[in-house]
Amino acid sequence: MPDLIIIGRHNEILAGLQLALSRKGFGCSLTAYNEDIAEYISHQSPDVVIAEVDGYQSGNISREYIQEIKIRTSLPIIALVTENILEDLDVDQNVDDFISTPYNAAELALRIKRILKREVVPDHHETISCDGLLIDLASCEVSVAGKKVELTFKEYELLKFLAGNSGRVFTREALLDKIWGMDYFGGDRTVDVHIRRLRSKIEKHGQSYIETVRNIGYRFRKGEE
Amino acid sequence: MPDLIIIGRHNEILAGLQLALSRKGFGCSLTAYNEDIAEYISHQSPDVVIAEVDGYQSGNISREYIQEIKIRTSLPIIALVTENILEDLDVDQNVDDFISTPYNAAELALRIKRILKREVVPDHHETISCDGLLIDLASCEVSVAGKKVELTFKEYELLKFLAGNSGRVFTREALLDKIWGMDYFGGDRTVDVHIRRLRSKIEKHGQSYIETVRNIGYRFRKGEE
DNA sequence: ATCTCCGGTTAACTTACCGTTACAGTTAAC
DNA sequence: GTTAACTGTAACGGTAAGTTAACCGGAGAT
Repeated sequence: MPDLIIIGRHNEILAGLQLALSRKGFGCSLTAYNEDIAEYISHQSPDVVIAEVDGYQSGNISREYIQEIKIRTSLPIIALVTENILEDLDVDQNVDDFISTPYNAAELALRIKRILKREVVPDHHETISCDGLLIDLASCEVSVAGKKVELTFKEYELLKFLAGNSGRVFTREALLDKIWGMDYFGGDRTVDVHIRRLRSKIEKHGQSYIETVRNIGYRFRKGEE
Repeated sequence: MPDLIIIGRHNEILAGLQLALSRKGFGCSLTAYNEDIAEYISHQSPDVVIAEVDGYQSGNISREYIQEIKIRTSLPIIALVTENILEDLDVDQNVDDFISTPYNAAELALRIKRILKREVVPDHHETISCDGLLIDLASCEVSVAGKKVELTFKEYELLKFLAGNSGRVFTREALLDKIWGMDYFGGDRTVDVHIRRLRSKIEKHGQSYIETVRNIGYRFRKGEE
């Protein structure tokens, strides 16, 4: 059964969730936010993170922590939110799913199961590799045919996402949402240009990793490890 | 703004949802289950289907209807469920998301937005296949007898639509509406030409997938997976 | 302050897809 | 058998979509 970490403050409610989920067979630990939370989680390496989100006004630190957790661990995150902050949630691309108060353990359990079914990026793996291309998720380094390639942040994020979902086509809009963030507004061509820069760095050897799908978007070629 | 169709029986509650969603700017219609529901939906072509699911015991017809809707339309489906049937939902691949009673319009609106922002294709039901022809909806790739076939965008759209509605005949006009868009005005022969190009790519082996129905239009042959 | 490099925009260039047209082939009607 | 209507095929040109190069503002480093 999957392992979970619940993060938050309202301990009596969260303890209830923890108990209910444990009874359903999940390995389930409970902890509070702190500065080393991302480090702690990546060390525990659970399958899903359940995070209480208090709000998005200033003073609520949970959102920044969640962003840090997402970037560091790439784990699926389910947010626990109160009804009144539902509106703000749609700009947070780091949250994969959510439930709102009053928290229903059966619903949460179901959402955990469903999210694990659809996640593609293997979280526990430290590397993604394909035909000579190697992405080291721990060190954020990329090499082609054993030779290290220097990528910028955006290039790396783009490559990591595409390679982590290889074979799947993504529209430019979807990529803008996923990598630039839902709150980004700008032209589609930005994606093209970044794809080009990325290609020029990793496809020097006649190899083609990223394929253009006309009228739709881009796709990482599905190949052998 | 996106268009929705809400399907179900408890009209006073659903009407409330409809009103709330309309106020938020969604184009939102409400209808009851009936035998032609899949046909009706594919004709309306909304962006998301909201479907009340009464349960999974025998006698509850909604599940079969939902399966039919999914297969016929490939649209994202959000289920409205009562708490007591949450357990049964995790085996239903046709449902992309859900909310449980009491239905909260703000939450539903948020889930609609999020589902539309996800990947190009809904997560499940990722392939259409028939007699050696395989259409991968996630990668937008088509293969015949295991061999990959390169299709253009229009060819792919045409094949996806016909194969997704196999057995049913479409007039050229209907195809122009569905694939080219309602605002397209042009000759019928355009369809013929695209059908020809499509056939020349997928019917190399004496196989015939697309049938001509004289005086009416075209139909994808209904066959075994 | 100056320099460097990343990220986003713009515009020109290139490619291949799409829609049209014309004509040949095929089926149905009388 | 002849004719009319419908469908299949081939070729062509315009154009929309993608690629590429160059530019510019801003953040960070020295």
